Amino acid sequence: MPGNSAGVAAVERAASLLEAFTDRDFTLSLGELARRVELDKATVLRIARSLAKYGLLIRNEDASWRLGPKLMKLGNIYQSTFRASDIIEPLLADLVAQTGESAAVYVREGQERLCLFRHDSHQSIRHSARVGDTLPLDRGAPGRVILAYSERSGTIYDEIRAAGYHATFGERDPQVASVAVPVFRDGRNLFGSLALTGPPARFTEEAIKRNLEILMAAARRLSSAMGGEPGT
Amino acid sequence: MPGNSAGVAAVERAASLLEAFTDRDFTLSLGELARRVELDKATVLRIARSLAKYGLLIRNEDASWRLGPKLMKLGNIYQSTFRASDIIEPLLADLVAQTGESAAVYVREGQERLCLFRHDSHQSIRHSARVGDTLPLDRGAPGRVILAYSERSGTIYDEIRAAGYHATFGERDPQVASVAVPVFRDGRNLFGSLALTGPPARFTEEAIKRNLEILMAAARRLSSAMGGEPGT
DNA sequence: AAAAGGTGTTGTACCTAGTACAACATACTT
DNA sequence: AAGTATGTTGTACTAGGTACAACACCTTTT
Repeated sequence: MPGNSAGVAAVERAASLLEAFTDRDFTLSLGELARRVELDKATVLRIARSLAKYGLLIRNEDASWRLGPKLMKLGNIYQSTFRASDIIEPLLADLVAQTGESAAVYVREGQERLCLFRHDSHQSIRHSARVGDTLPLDRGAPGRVILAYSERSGTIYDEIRAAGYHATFGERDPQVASVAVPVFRDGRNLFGSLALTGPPARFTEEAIKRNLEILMAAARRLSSAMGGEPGT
Repeated sequence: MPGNSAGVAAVERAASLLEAFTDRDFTLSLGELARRVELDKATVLRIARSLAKYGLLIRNEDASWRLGPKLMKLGNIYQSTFRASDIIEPLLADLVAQTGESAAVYVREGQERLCLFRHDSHQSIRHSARVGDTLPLDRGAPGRVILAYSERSGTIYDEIRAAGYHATFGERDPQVASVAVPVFRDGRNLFGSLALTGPPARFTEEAIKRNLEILMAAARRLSSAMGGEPGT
């Protein structure tokens, strides 16, 4: 299993065990788990026991497995890597209060974008993405904004940079429209994108115009708080 | 390393690697990492590479390591185990809006309590606990309430059950006061505790009395939403 | 009621594959 | 230029992880 440079196969097997769980299948039996990762039941059992010992997995009464609380703790520490939660969380709350739409911060993580923070509006029935979710870079306004400011190719991206924002209507998810603007840190380095999302019906040209000013003001505040040049 | 029943040592080593990271030391060099887990540098390197392959660890430009985004995703799935975020999050927001204090939900996880959800008030400068943090069961109102409804021993706990709530003033953390009430699911089974926290100065007898009604109303709503008997 | 399928679990033997050690390549200090 | 950090690769040894088969315990089937 160790791919290019040497790794530890057992560890990778354990990781794939964790990956077997999803929002829908958050509790799996040993057999099902073994089937999904294509390993022997006995092997899975022993790995799972070790994971459980460290709180990464938990066993419920009926002997089936689910992810453990330690993952929440670790995920949280990951978030604190960005040392920005103290600034971002109240800022998102403000944005929601002012615009009535849900607000989120996305950062690039490899060839995807990660929803790092999120604050839902009261009206939001259907979340587009939850904190921790990864979505494509080339679909949806928050992703396209990130691409526009990290790679130079493509006329669409030139236009986004010229405008300083981007809006999409159901591009990634037909039920979601979004407006996004870039956030910078340490000068002119892209940190990620700040976005408002909601049902396309509410995203009229007029509404976007009104909310865009609020969004951009928030982005400027956030950028300068992180040592970035706000950008025009 | 495999403790009582057979496990996989390499997996446990990998888990301890993840545990080496904290809020403060969220980025560690290979050497530092090896020192902390008391393993050879080469061993740590290989394990870390495998973890990185699955997004559980990430390497930054200067070759040091930090926790990976996959942990956020997994932590999120763990949360969804409780299938209650859709109800709880807006409920906490409401509580904060009505009381002006921070609100949180704790559940029991072994011999500790886990902060499962949290919503900070605008006034809160200092968070007492963040989502994913584990705190002692026998310190602080949310913990004591959980104990009162899951174990019967101790006169303090009898009193808490009689009152239906509990308040503490800097018991766990000198700078934090809290009021907590139980939440039930599926009849009369304890789900966890719902709490308001803030600086002791603001938690006057009068303020508690006022906020307690709001808190209990929220707990009743939450309990019945989860199929629990609200309790008087 | 016995048989057939479904769980999870343990023991064992083979041999992979993970580990520790030492050697090496860089990069800063002094 | 010697000294002390860092991360990295190669190698030899054997610890330890794996697959298989056997087992115990359930339900459901016939």
